[in-house]
Amino acid sequence: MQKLLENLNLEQLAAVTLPAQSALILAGAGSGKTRVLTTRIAWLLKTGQISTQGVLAVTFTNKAAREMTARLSGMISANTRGMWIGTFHGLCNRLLRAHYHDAALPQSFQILDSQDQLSSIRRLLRANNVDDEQYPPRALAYYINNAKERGLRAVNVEAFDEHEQRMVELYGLYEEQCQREGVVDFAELLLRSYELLSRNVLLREHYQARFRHILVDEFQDTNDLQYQWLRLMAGGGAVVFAVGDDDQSIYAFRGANVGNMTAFQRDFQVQNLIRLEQNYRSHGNILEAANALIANNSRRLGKNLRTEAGHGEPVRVFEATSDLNEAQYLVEEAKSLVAEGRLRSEIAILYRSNAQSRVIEHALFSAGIPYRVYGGLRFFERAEIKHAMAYLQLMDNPHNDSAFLRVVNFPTRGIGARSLEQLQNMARQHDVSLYAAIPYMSGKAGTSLAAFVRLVEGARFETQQMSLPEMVKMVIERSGLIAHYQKEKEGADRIENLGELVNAALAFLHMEGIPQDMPALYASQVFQGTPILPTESGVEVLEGEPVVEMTPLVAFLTHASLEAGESQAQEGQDALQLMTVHAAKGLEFDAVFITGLEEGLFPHENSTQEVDGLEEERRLMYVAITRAKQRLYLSCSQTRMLHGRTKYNIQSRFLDELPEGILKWITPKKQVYWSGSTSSGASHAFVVPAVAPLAATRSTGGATWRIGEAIFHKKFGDGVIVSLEGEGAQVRAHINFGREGMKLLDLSIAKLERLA
DNA sequence: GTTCCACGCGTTTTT
DNA sequence: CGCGTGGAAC
Repeated sequence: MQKLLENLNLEQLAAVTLPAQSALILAGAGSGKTRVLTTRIAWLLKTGQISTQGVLAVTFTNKAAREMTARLSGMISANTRGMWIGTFHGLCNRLLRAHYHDAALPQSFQILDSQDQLSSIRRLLRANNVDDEQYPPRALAYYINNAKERGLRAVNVEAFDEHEQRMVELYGLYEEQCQREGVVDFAELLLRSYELLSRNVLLREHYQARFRHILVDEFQDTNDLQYQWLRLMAGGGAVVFAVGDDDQSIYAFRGANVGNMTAFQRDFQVQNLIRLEQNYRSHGNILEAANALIANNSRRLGKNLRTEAGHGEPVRVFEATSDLNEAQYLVEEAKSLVAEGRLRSEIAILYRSNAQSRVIEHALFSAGIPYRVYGGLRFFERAEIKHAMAYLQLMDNPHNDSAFLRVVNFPTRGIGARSLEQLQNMARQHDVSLYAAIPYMSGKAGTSLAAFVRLVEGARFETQQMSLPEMVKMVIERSGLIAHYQKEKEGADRIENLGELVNAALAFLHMEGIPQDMPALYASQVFQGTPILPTESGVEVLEGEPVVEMTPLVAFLTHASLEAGESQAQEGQDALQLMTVHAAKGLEFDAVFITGLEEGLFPHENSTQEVDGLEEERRLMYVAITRAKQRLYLSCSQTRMLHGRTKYNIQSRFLDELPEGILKWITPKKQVYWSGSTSSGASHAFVVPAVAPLAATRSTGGATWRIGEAIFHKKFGDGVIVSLEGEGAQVRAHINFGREGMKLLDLSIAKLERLA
């Protein structure tokens, strides 16, 4: 016990050893959040306050769940497998698998990822002759997910106009389609298990009695449905230990509701609020920057990070003349950091949006510096992998219409759109799956479809005794996928990925502790993440919880949907880390570059229109800053190519919000030409590029304008002329309108007033 | 059924 | 500017 608790600071110790009452832990960046969470569980177990069966720990990412499990096994001797540790979606999946019957789902229901959901919706719209201009699939998906996250079924949604009424109808049809096909989307996992527990008293009471301690990571990211799910699960008087940081809430745009933190304090009568403010990650100047920045946000729960690490180096600020120039600076700086002996993997280049990475990648590539870009397509999201997985889905259940449609003509086998249209009519007519409707088909379409049936049945027969990796190998060959990509010019990577899928299957068995030679179609008592047969004394099943029988194949399919896998990138090599700020959350690096610190980009222009959008952007910047351990670089650029146009941006307000004393300007700090305040009261400064053009003048319509001159425009307000171009009637000026941004105005049209 | 070009669109995205 | 989608032509 002594060993378990040693080296915890007082705040952490207090959190770990809190009495059995619900608590909220405000854990600042780098304050040892995961450590507190895992030590808390270990402490509860070691003090005998709970058995492994009584623990429910929820995270948002698989990675976090894995890390928690791994750390916990290092702390306790008991098997972590008895505990329910996982993501919201993973745990809900587990509930639904165990109680599929009560949840009105087929035993081997399949999970749609966002891509699958979208194609499912597209198919629905086509089948119902809906104009997808008027009802874009993406918008409908958003609408449906949003409704589900508010706990609303189609029958419960209130439509405010005709258009929405139609959306609701389509939502209803989508529900029917999913139910018919035995598939659930991500939001459905949550909602369905919520409904399962709220309707089924016995089940609810069973789980409420079982889980006496519920621990939640990244609580600020919970959405409304997840919060209600927690309330339901904890309804029997469980102790909820919620860890989160309102300052790091950056997923409001996806439905995360920081308000859940205050709601939690109210609903659970939280007496214990502990702040973890001791930071073990960053040097003082970096923390000071973070603290000063976030202080500009209102409605915070309040928190100030401190460190014992000393001030460290100043925060370096660089103003580039162009995005290219910015990228070159990054390259040079990164080079010298590596020359100093730093690992490339300890250097991160962060940006607000993915579009910014291209210039940087190009510069790094030219300089021959290894780098790795995070984000983009992940392994199980790749088209060739999706195709292979669809064939595997058909091995489990050929009546899966979406899997069927995905590969019935891929590789092409002469089954075109009109054949499928006929088939769909036939299926509707006989109320059966597409696969089952094939025997009703005649003519040429019937022949080629029958050939497909023979392919599927043949593969199913042959793979009957095969292990999962053998089955995967067999399917990617027999389906013709390999041959197809061999014919393609750029198919080599895809073939390589398909080969990688065989390895992924092998690795999966290993991870789950499933014997490598167990037939893929053998219904074993394994459960994803947690076999229910871990002890020597035999199968360990709590009363009221059925043994989940699942084939290795279905377990693998589930795994692929719930965990998209790492992004494909060259492994093994020490490489610079490139990612969006969102993707960097939870990570840390010796040196961090935050790029593109310009108004319109970071904060992003779209965010300023959303309620509290600016505050979310600021939290995003806060997250970015607090990733850095020793060295932090901030950069912005005067010009930037965006969508094929050159944009003239002004420096981000976030730069202004940092204390001057901790900054070191690599380029001269901008000269402030004029400052004042807008009608809204926000004070700001007008600035011109550090490399100020000469006091050039241009005349038009009898007036002469000078660079640097302060002017007033009826629509944009006060501004400063930054550059002038053209002659006579063609004179145009770049004018910095402060918060309104940089505008290019034609001076023969725009009416400017001269300010004294 | 396949291929090619024109057009449009371009924040972030744990599951 | 560069990509992915979708329509029209081979």
